[in-house]
Amino acid sequence: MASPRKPASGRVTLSDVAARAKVSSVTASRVLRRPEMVSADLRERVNAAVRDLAYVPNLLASALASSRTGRIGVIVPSLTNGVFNDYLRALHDVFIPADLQVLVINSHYIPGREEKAIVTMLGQFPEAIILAGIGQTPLARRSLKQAGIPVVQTMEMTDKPIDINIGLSQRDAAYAATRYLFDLGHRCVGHVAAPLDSRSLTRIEGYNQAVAEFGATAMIVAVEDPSGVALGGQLLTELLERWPQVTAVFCGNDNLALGALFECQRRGIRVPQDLSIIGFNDLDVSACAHPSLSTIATPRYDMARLAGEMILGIIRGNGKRPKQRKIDLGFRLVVRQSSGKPPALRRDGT
Amino acid sequence: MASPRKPASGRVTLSDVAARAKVSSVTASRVLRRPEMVSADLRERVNAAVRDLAYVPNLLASALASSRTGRIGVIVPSLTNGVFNDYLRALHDVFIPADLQVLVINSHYIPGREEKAIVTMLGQFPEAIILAGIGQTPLARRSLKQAGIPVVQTMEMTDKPIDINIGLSQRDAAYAATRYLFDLGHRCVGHVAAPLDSRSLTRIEGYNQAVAEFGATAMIVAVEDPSGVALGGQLLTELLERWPQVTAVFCGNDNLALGALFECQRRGIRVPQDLSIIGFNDLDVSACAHPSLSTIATPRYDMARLAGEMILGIIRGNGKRPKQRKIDLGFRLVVRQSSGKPPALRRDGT
DNA sequence: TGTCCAGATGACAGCGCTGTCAACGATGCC
DNA sequence: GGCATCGTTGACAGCGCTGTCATCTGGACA
Repeated sequence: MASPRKPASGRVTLSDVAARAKVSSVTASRVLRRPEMVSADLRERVNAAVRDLAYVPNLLASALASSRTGRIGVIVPSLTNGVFNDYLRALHDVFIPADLQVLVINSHYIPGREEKAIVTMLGQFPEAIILAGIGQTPLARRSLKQAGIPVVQTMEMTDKPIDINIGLSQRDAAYAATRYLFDLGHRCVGHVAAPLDSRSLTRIEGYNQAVAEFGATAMIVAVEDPSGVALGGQLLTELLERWPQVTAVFCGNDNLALGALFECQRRGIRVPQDLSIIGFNDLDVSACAHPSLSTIATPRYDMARLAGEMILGIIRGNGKRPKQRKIDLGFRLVVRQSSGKPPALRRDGT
Repeated sequence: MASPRKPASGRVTLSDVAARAKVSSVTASRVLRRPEMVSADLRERVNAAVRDLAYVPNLLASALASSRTGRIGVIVPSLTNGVFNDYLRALHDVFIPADLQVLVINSHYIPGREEKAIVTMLGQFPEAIILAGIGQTPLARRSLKQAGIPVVQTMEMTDKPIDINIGLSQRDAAYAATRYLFDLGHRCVGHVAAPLDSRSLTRIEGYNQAVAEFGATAMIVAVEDPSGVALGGQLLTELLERWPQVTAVFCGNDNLALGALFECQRRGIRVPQDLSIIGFNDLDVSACAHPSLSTIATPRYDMARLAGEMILGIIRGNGKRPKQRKIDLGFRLVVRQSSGKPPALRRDGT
């Protein structure tokens, strides 16, 4: 006969299993978590009860009692950017084999949304948090520090990391891209950027630095809107309207660059003969576009993998942080077909 | 003076907040959940304490106590497909204002991975689950039914929905795309597809149906690999090697179509004069490519929004399901520049 | 002035599970 | 045969929060 007790939630609980197996609920719990501690006899009885009742453990209760959730929190500003493709793949590659669940929240590049996302995430008690960027609000920083879990800031470098910082200098990378165009002989180098998140702004700084060094004029079109291929075309149009003398464009990301390329094709502007284009990130599509897009390759996969491995090390090592808490993974200038000398320096008339 | 009690987890709890605000923890809880029940005076004191202590609510405990997790589980086969961009955006648009958290798991188009994802998701006690596709395993179907929560299958239509089904006929849409090409006068219409998930296979059926109707030969290149722009170029190359007579290609998705377009540009094949291309989904990029890509527009945003709204209705309505449990949202043929008559039927020699 | 009521607040008891430690019997040793 | 020891098992007490009910306050009303 079933126990007269009415289960509050209607769901099968561990004590239902224990009752059916005629053991204590502690023993039932142990069969599920550390079966080697229980005798074969009881183990089999409990397992049978689990099967009979189709018991599903309540992870909420388990996490609350053990204060171990087995979750890694990841907050990214976009899921569809392409950049975060490799990034999330790397995190899965590291954490899934380690039996940790990856929880992703998308902050949509909306200022303030990240703070909310961080609070929500912390409420889930993840065992570590991985963030894109370094522009967290003071309150978010404090909450993160207070949580006492490993926190990794990625994608950018900062002098005051919350905990651990693995990234690259967006400023240096943008400087390198812009300088490369000047070195080719261009004197009127434009820049298009969107959205205006912290990384984008830092890239603008890098662009400005190169422009200043070459005594040139900054020609920037930047909007808050989320980036996209269509936007790339619009921004290029605007750039050419304001500064028709432009012979090269540094696009804040590869999607914008692709959109700019399409716009050129539409207008009969030859790339790179009439206009050089360089993107940023080196997405899949950049290599196979026609002409293929020059760009800055960023180590997204390695960055995320390293972040994951460091977190694993900390969790396994009882919370001890590594000495090296700030790692710059650098970037790589990838020269393809979309960039070349400015028209004035071409001899072959192409 | 801090209380002598050592918090077990080291984390700020609701009772810490309550102590600081000199109220009971119940009142503190109410300030956060139903502030209108608390006087303005106490409310302000509690809010101040929350700020001062950077309190982060423990959602685990909250969910355990209230048996409401406030979570909606979403399982998608890809985050980077572009298709799921609008899809997830719609879900966020619906659920975030309703104060429900959207939990996304990516099954990576890997067979069997979805089942695992479903089980993991159910262990989190979501209040509803939204799935992409209808190809769930028998075990997954059983677990989903047992959970007793709203389950919405999207993207495809099925005769035996687990619970609710909102989608479109992939078969009809693929048939329409292929038939459109035949109607233009093409007789050798190829098809490239990847990866070979359930939707892709259904689209192949639709393609085959149109091919059979026109008494033509099926010319298909399909691979298991995840879709991508680069892959589109490879598949087109393979298609043209095996069937050089092809004058039109139906690509299983817009990324493949874009890759095919680039490959044509690389080889000097004029689109659409020498080869017509039609894609599937109508991603952002398709409209601004040059030439712009003809495609099938799928109602991804509306589909997800409707799914979300129905779930909200069910949750709010005490679990009562609507009468209409199967909704076909249809599709739209979008004709742009990448498709036209076959070379043989062109008079202007273009 | 006394009574009643409504709103505001607090005390208490769990939600389902796990960490801890005590209790138990069986074994091995002297 | 008595004692220490080990491997098993169970009782208990929370984890941090919320539902429920009891309590309290200040006014409105008679």
